[in-house]
Amino acid sequence: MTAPPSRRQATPHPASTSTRLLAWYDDDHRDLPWRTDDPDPYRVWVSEIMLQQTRVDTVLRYYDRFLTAFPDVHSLAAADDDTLLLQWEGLGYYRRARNLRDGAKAVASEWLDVRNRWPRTAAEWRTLPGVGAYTAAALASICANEPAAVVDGNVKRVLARLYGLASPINTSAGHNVLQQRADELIPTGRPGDHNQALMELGAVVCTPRSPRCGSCPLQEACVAFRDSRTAELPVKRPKPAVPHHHVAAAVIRNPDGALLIQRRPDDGMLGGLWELPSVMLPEGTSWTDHQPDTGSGPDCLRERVAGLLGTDTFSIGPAVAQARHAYSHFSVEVRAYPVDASISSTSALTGDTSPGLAWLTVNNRTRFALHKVQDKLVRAFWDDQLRL
DNA sequence: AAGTCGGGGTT
DNA sequence: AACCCAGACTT
Repeated sequence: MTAPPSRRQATPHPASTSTRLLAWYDDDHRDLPWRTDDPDPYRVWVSEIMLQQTRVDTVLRYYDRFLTAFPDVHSLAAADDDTLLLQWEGLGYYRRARNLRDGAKAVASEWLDVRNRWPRTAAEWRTLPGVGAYTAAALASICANEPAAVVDGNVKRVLARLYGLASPINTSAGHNVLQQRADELIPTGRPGDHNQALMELGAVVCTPRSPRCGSCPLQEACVAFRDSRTAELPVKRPKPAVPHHHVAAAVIRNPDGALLIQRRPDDGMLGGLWELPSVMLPEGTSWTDHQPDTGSGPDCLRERVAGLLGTDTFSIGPAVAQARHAYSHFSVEVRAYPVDASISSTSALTGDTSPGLAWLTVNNRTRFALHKVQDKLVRAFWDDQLRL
């Protein structure tokens, strides 16, 4: 059991709070590949972009491999979309990867070549694509000791509890209050370590549920702990329920058994990633609404395949594989329908004549970045085939 | 201010 | 199944 909450203190004092925080950080901080005595802007920048809405443990599975593929800003600037997305496959928010590459081009041409230095201030970092208020403050504080306070999900939770703030943290008003508190707290001495300490405290101690208040260096100053309100804070405005969608995918095979895949448009969701030719069923409809008595699959999928093959002489069989996936703003169920097409119609679909189309095999799978639900679907199809 | 943009770990 | 993560960008 922890000691009963103190009735006396609980008004956070900026200087002592940061001092306690840094002392805790010096003892307990995790050893991470981008944390070095002399931070390298490129390495820290890559880490911060990967860490956006992504846990440290997840980033660790990608970080070293990415730096091996793109060891410096020039090699990243020269990366093409496919090479880049292959390194990012599975990490999500794929726009981040292209923003990072485009930012690398800007750094090489507008900073290193012209000014002979990296961006330093938060305002300078902020001009790069994909670098918002949080990331700019993180980079400036870590790489150049600028006292710029970061406000991310961890910091919001820690400060909302520390100060007992009731304004919803996922609103602009709530965010502004938290940014103000964070600005008060940031020290001039070690702003980068202070920022990282606050975030690490949120990730390791001041967790969303069951916070480890007994191990918290800020326990004495924490309003939420004093008032036993850690479970009620932070306050969040509830998000609307997410809709469920249905997607039909075509299994089109060439004489070798390879699967026809298509690259998604660069703009929009999952831009630049590969998938079986797929169509989303109209809003509010499900499989049974699109299964004519023949069992020939959704009609909208027929149209897509007809456009792809340039013919109407094919048949679609009952679904042979299925996969589900949950996104932040909707969930989806995908079914794969086999297309029985003639050799002449599929053989016209070579990668050379049709950019954006390719043939996927078990052997060349690692050459294409598939998004997750399609990865699940293709695996399910291949696994099922293997059993026959 | 609200919507779009991924995927996975935790509870 | 719900929640949330070292957020940014568009509308």
